[in-house]
Amino acid sequence: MLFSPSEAPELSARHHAYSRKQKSLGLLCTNFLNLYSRGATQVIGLDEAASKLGVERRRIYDIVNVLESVGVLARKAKNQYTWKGFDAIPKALRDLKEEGLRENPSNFDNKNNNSVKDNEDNDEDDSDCNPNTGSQNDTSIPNGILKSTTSRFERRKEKSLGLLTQNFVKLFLCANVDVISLDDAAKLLLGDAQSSSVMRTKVRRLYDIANVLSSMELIEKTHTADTRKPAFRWLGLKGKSDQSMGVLPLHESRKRAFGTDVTNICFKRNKIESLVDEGKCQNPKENQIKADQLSTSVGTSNSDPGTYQFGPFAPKVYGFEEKVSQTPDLESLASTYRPEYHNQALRELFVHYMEAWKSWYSEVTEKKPIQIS
DNA sequence: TCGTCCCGCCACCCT
DNA sequence: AGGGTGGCGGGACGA
Repeated sequence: MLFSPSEAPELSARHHAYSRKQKSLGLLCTNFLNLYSRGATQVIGLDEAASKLGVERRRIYDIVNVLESVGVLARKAKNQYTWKGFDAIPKALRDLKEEGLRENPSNFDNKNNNSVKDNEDNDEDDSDCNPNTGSQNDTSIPNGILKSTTSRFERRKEKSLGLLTQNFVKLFLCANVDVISLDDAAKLLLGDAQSSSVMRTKVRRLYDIANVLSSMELIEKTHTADTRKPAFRWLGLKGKSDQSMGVLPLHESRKRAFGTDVTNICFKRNKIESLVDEGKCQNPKENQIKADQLSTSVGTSNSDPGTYQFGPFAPKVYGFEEKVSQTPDLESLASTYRPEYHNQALRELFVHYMEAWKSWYSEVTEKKPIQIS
């Protein structure tokens, strides 16, 4: 039985411990990547992922659509995705760039090009011509930002989160810009909105995409220098000689707090009573510090321009010496900032990270593994 | 106040 | 017909 919030009084009462930060798409993506970047799982079931992460299936769709767009995942079958890993991102980005340049080489030179028109300006005509019955995986459908299509299916696909993600990435890859304002991105990707409400909806999708890409550190949210308007900065490969494109899913965009629980169950808005141990999901600031420090000391890149290492403990040779020398005492840091998880799954996850970290550290420093009690 | 974005309804599409 | 998928926008949260 379904209730609208207004119809379900028991649902409208704010759960006093609820924090939307704990439920953010970026954090969820971080947890998702942490869960599956361990290498053991090749096939990811959506139900399983939703269950493990303690979220609704719908949220998993948001994430996998974006991740699929940058090559991390590939759809295998209904309800199933194949984990391609972070190594697949560079190739996906190259393909996107080639595709973008091939499709509209000139339009990327001018962000305000008027030829960038909104295909949905005439959306309401509800024309029913040529219903497309092709597969949802039909990648042959042009991804062009500027392509004009008419069928209902194509217009639907045109607005899909996955395609929007690809086009968003193309903006950076093909237009040689580091920072693009939220407004410009929305207009370029989705066309000039006819009304503020339409634009608002469009911007929401950009936030969704940006949160996932931010959690992979492909982009970061920032502001334009002049107007201080919200903007996105491309971090990906650019200016890093491909080497520091590593991602630390362990920590999120600076704004977000490090997830304290691999699941988000305890903060289910409106619907879940206060759990026995509320403390286990609290104190995000403290955890933010921990995660930042951890990530700073771990580093994120790889010296081999041809390969990319992602994930929380990706080997980083680039600038490694400096990093190590700047890090006073990794052993004490690790012990000092060792999170105390109450969640068994998260505890195991953390143990895994510690093992990976010890292994990596000993490898790159040619030391014996660190003894972390 | 306004930027941000969670949440879930429900239309669409596939099997 | 039923279930999977995901567009969409209301409205809550946080700065």
